[in-house]
Amino acid sequence: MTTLNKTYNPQDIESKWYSYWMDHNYFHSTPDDRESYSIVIPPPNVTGILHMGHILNNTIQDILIRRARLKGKNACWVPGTDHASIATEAKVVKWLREEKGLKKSDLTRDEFLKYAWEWTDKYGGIILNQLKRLGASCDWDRTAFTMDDVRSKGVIKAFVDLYNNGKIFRGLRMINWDPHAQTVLSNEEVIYNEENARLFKLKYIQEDDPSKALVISTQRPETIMADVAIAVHPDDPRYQSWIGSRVLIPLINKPIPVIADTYVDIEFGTGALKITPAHDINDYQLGEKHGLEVIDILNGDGTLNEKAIILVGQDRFEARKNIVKMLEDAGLLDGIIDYRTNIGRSERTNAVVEPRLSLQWFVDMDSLAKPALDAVNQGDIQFYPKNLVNTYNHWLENIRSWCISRQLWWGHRIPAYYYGDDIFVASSRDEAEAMAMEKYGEDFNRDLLIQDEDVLDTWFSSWLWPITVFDGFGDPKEYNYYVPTSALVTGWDIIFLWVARMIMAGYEWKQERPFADVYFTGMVRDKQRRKMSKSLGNSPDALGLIDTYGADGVRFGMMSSSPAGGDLLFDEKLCEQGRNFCNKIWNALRLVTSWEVTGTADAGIRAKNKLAYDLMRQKISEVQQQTEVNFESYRLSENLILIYSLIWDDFCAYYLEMIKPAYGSPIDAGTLAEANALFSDLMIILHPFMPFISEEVYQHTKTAEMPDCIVSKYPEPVENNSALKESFGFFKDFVTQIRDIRNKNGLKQKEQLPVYLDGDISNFFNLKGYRALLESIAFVSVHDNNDLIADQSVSALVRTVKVQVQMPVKSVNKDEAKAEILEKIKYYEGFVNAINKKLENAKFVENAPPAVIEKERKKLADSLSNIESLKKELE
RNA sequence: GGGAGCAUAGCUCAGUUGGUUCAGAGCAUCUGCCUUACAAGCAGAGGGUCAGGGGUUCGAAUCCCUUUGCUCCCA
Repeated sequence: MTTLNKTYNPQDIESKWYSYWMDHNYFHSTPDDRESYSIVIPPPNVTGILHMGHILNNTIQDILIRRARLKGKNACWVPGTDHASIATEAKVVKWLREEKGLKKSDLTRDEFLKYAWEWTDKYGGIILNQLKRLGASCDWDRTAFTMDDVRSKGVIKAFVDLYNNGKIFRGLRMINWDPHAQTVLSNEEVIYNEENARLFKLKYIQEDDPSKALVISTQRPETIMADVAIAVHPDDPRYQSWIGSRVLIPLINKPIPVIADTYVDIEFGTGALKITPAHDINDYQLGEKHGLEVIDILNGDGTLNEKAIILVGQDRFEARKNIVKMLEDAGLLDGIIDYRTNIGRSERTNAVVEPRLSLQWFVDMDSLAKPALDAVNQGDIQFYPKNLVNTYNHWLENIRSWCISRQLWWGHRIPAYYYGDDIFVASSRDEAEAMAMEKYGEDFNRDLLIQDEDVLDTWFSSWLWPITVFDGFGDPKEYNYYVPTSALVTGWDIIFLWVARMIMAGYEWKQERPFADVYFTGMVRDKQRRKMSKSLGNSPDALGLIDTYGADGVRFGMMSSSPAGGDLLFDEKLCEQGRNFCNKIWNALRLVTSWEVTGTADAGIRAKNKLAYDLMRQKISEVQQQTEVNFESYRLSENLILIYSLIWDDFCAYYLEMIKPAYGSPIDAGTLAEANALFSDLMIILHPFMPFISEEVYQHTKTAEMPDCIVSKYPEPVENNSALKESFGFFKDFVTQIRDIRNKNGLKQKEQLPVYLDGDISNFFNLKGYRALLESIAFVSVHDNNDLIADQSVSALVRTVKVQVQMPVKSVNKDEAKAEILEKIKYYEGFVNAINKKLENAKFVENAPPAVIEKERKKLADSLSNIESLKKELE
């Protein structure tokens, strides 16, 4: 017997078991002859700190991994981080400025990288340590980083391979430019959202006749200096006479032609469109079609350059403000209209993205898409929830080239070396030199061979993650054992950025799927369905939550309401519920450990407790079967609720109450052993969801020879005994009815009451075994003969058996009881009517399966018998 | 503009091939309990024309059509 705190305190217990597991190397995996179960973590940014999305995502992965371990598989969860080019470079620049007083522009590339690594070494591991607080059972020996040696080699190899296969090219394209980060972005890194904007109506004076002006609408008046034409619809009657003439760009008075193109929407704005090829993708295409010039008036940082003639040096938004004023003063502004439009912003810096013509590296995705499409549509890779397959297909069927170069220093430098107009792509400078040497022989001048200054998109390393974390380009043994990985758990928001591309990479280099299942989590939102974000300040402090509710409590809160793909409306109350659940389990442990044990056992009590044990075993097996089915389709929250109810309702509310000895009495050793065995098994079943408390409690209830909870095996299911299960359900109905009668009559829960069961009980259970259970849990004495005082008893119907309870005094409200009975009779009569109608319907009898008809007949018979006994009661 | 999806209790969601006693859970609500494991608790109860309309069927929350409202993705 031990003394335990009255309430559960997670802090000490959680850190104790995490260290214990680590000390025993339980998270570590090496290939052996067991079946593998592997997961690669979606690598969080090195700049990241734990937020709600990470908690959700990593709790799910931990559940899957711990469950696999309990199923005897060789479970391996590979952790790691991602170098996040843009975000990290920005962080490092800020850090250099604030902590070291250095500007990026004052440093050489090598100097900058030295600092960047210093920063990464210092702060990059924070998030991984935070995951430990959550209980994440990652194989930390395998911790990978997208820029470490093995991963970097993989990235360079991938680039070289694709280049040699003609799947990578360098080209001048209209791209998305992030003026804050001063780099190109891929299409997937631009987030479009509706925002308030203004449409400015500007007057373009006709060159030949200054009395005439053509009015155009634009959202970007600061770009007029880059205009090369005005376009109108050829069928627009308003502008027929204008086509072919020239108008003057306001303020700079540069003449440009008015052209006709069906692209122009007559309805939109004034029906006249300014063409600015350098700063709009549609204008660019139109310009190309009409052979127009491209005038780029913006610098990389979003300021206007000297080609703008006016407002040079001003930021684009500042310039917009100023030019509007200038136009107004010149009398060339014809009005401003407020409207809503989609604005693209950088995923990383939130800067408004600038379309820009630029020379960049691209991956030609067409040939990569095909196998990836097939894999998912043929079911080699399963998505949960399934409906994301549609989104996936749509993207892959309309795939565009992937822009992979970034104008940054932090990342994998593109392995392309330029020598005049020649490009040599090689995995090292030496190799590139050798290639150039071969081509140019003696004339080759080393100093003129220059490596591309840019780095690769971070996703260009992430898409190789399942391959490179197992050193798939180097060590076939590890790779072949763990890949395809078992499941990928990630948010649906990166289905294109990451998931689809990993599938492509898997087939491109390994001709196989990188993972079997993909579980897409929803987004964590607040109660008002708003996405959690720093700017809204609606995201709770993740570590603070763990401090308050314990990791188990937070895990419960996250998981108890989190269907695959569906958004999770986070509410701290859910964590509170989790904490309360821990407390409940803890107190059950206190109860079980508080009993004094005796070697001798009363035969009656022993029989009763054995029955309780058998019932509990049945229930556990049943829930295990259900959870098994649910796990197949990743219904994790359903499973958690099932287990919650199994422990709280079946084990605590029923089993423990049934075996609980009278106060102060000891418990027999056999019963206690059974209780401990059940408790231990329940903790194993709970373990994947709430690892800490389950390990702690299990350590108190297990026998000496049992292994630690984390490395146990799931309990073997007992043989299904449906008769026993059914009888237990019936038994519970009795208990509830008796309790209800107590409640309605204001009686204490533990006041002994005489009851008599009237009807054919044997249909439902053998009274012998249950009698003692009923008496102990419902605090009644079951009479064999109806010797109750008739006008002092209250009755209720459980299926077709009448349970009569004798009240201690005559204060029974007969009228109320009578009304209730009449109500019930009415209900059953209506029911009988409905069934009769059904059975009289020839088509029903002909068409319905026999089992259904049989059930209807049974319902009819039961209802008739119920009406019978209810009527008797009224007499 | 193209596509996908959703609508079930006050809230969040289950409801698997149409068929157990007129639809389930958690939370919330109400009632009664400070009962010697637990008030972070115990015992009960109430609450739904399954968005509206139409159809198929012996039988529809479930299948089809339609109206309305909402969400998301892509352009």
